[in-house]
Parts: sequence; structure tokens; C-alpha cells
Amino acid sequence: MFRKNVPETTIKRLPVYLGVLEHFEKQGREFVNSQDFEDLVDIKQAILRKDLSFFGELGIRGKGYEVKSLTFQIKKLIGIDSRTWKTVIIGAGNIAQALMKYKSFEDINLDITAAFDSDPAKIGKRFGNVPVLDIGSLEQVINEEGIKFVILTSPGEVVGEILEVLKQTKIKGLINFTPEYLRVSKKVKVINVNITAKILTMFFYLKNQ
Amino acid sequence: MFRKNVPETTIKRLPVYLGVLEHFEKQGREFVNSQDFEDLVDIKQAILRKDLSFFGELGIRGKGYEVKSLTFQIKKLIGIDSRTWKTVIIGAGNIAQALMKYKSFEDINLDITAAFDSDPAKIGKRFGNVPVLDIGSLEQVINEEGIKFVILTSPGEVVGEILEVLKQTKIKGLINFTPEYLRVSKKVKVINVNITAKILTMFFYLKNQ
DNA sequence: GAATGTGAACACATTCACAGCT
DNA sequence: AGCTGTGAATGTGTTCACATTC
Repeated sequence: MFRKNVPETTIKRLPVYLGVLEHFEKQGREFVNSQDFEDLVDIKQAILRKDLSFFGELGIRGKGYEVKSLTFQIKKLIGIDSRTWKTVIIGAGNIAQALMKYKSFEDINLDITAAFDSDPAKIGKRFGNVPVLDIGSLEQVINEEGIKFVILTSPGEVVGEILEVLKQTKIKGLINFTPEYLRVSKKVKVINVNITAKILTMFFYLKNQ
Repeated sequence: MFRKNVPETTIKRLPVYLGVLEHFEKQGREFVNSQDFEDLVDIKQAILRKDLSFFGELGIRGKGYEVKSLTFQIKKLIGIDSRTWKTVIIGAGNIAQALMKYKSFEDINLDITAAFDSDPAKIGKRFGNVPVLDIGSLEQVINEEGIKFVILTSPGEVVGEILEVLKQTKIKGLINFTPEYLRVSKKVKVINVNITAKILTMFFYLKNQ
């Protein structure tokens, strides 16, 4: 599908570009150029052009990029098109509840099918209209619903067992909100969202100017 | 303080090393070597050694690293020592509430002094014992408490005004949970925790194998 | 003329491989 | 003998600068 193998860094910037385009779309701009991107977020113009070049010639020389068309292209690349991505949240604690109530997920066609917990006090409840189910039914739901990636928020102690269950499924991705390092098959893409680590990194910068 | 200027990538790994050390500490290990790190998390042994070398000679040749002493050193580097870091959360929505209730922050001596919101229904409440104050008092509290960094969780629409208020303060860091790109003085270190972007990155990987 | 697309130069990060300590 | 610490080699990502296209 792509002309070259796309660098990790490029992939991480695609969502940023989408945000920039949305910004200009709201302003009614029909065309933007790479300098407009640089002025709005701190990504150098040459980076934007090189990033996009991995996916073809998406701009018009001498003119720039058409906002609508580039938005469409990037959405297609990422996979936000007609399709809806389904996921489940493992754990129904504080962070999980925040995610369940998070409105912006509608914009990216993310459908949180259910959350899973072992606490009887939580099972049966709903947060932001997402039901909390018994952790015992996790494997079954993933299989039945054809879930491709899960969001892990459970406490560190149970992560081991959860990974054993997930090994029985065909998931291809995992977003990890726990501070644990996860040892999973190379075929599963793990994306870490380690809040404590981010805060520690902030400490480091503050301490050392 | 440091022999060379430390790469960004090295700094981001320091919290990971702390996690590894904690793991081995729990197992009662007195010494670890760089291979032990590689076996536990997927960071190559040479990387660990080079990372640590920026801060001096922290190991013992032929033997490895003493768990307690290295833990102490890294904590000192990051700034988790006797001192407690104070912060405030701007916004008191779902994510803010999850952060306020988040237990693990005690381990890193993070003290969330207060959250700030404009919603009268939230002002005066407490989440995880953190009080929600009127957003109008933000500047005053930051100054009085000597807050060095803030956590931003408010909705996109009000981010502009908030940044104006923050400009009047002496904060040196900002952890950004909103999807907005923030234009702030170069003197303020911004760390982004963009959950939606992470999920979109996951979409990309799933779509393209 | 203006802004893209891209090879080439450069900067930064990782990995190798071995000298240097314990 | 064993494992760290680190220059040198390699690999990856960014920036430059200009030919190319509209």
C-alpha cells in the first residue's frame, strides 16, 4: 500500500495533522501550505512534506494542500472512515470510567462495547452507557464481537492473569494504561500510556531546569 | 550537574528503569546486571549502560548494579527524594477526577493541591480528598503555593483563556491531557498525554497490519 | 512565482565490540 | 572471568536546498 516503510515518528504525527486540518477547516480555509502547519504546531514544514510523501503526492505544487481532500486522505490512512472500531476496556476503575464517559471518542468512530471487572459491586452498572460485565466473560465477548484491540486499565496485580486470557484471543493491539511492562507476542502492538512515567519525566525537567 | 547533555530518549527511560529496579527489589535481589534489564523490558543492555553513563559510573565492573544504590541514584536524578512536588489540576471533569483518585501518586510524592473548574455544581466538592476550587482563584493559588507545574484537562474551548492566566504565573511545566496543541513560552516544558491520538495510532497499525 | 516532493547532508539514537575495572 | 563504560560504526529521523510542477 505504501511506497516505503513508514517511520514510527511519521505515524505518530498523523493524528496531529488531522487536528491542524480540523482547525483550518473550522476557519473556512480551503487550502493550507506546509508553513501554516509549522506556524500552528511546532512541526517543521519539511517534516510535514516528507511525512506525507510516504503516502503519495497529496499536495499541489505552487498551491499547497486542499484541506478537505487531505483530511479525507489522512483519515483513510489511519482508518477513520465509514468503519467503526470496536474495543473493550479491561478494568472498571477510575481511569476506565473516565474513558467510558469520554465524549470525543464518537468523533473517531470508536465504540467501547463493554468494560470488564471482577468486583460484583461494579458488574451490571453502566458508565457513559457502557456496561460493566464480569471479567469471566472477557474471552467470549472478544471472540464474539471480533474485537481487534483492548484497553487495559486493571491494577498491576491481576495483569498477569489477564494477559493469559488475552493470549487465547486473536487481538492484535493493546493500549496499556497500567504502569506495568507487558510481555506479549510480537504480533500484538502495545501502546503505553504511562501517566506516572510522564509525571516523573516532568519532575526531571523541573529539577534540571 | 551532568557530564554531557542527556538525550530526550534517555530521560524518558529513567522511569522505566525505576520500575525494573522495584521489581527486582521485591524479589530480594541485591545486584542486577544490564542483561537482567533486557530480559524484563525490551530495552537492550547497551542502551541501559549508555543511558546511565550520562550520569556517572553507577555500576560496578564485573558485578553489575546494586539495586538499592541505583534506585537511590535514579530517584535523586529524577527528583523523587525527600521533597514533595505540588501540582494543581485545571478542570474537574472525568479525567481530572480519575487523576484525583489515583492512588499511585503517593508513591512518587506528588501532592495534588486542588482542582479548578467553573461549574458551580463541582466547586466545593472533593474527589479523592482533593478539593475543587473556583477557576477564578487559579492564579492566586499557583502563586501562593509556589506551584511549578500544572495538569491541564479542561475542554478545548477554554484552553485559550487558561493559557492567558497561566502566562501571568511562573509555572515551568504543563502536562496536557487535552487534544489541543498549546502555544506557550519556550521556557515552559509541555508534556502531552493525547489519548485520542494514541488510539488513532492504534487504528493505523491495525489497518496496516 | 510559489509551494511541493525528494535526494543529499546532517544530527541524533542505537548497537557493536572491546578496553578497563573489580 | 565477568560485566561495566564508552569510542566507533551503524541505523534512523530531521533538515537543507533545489529541481519540479502547477
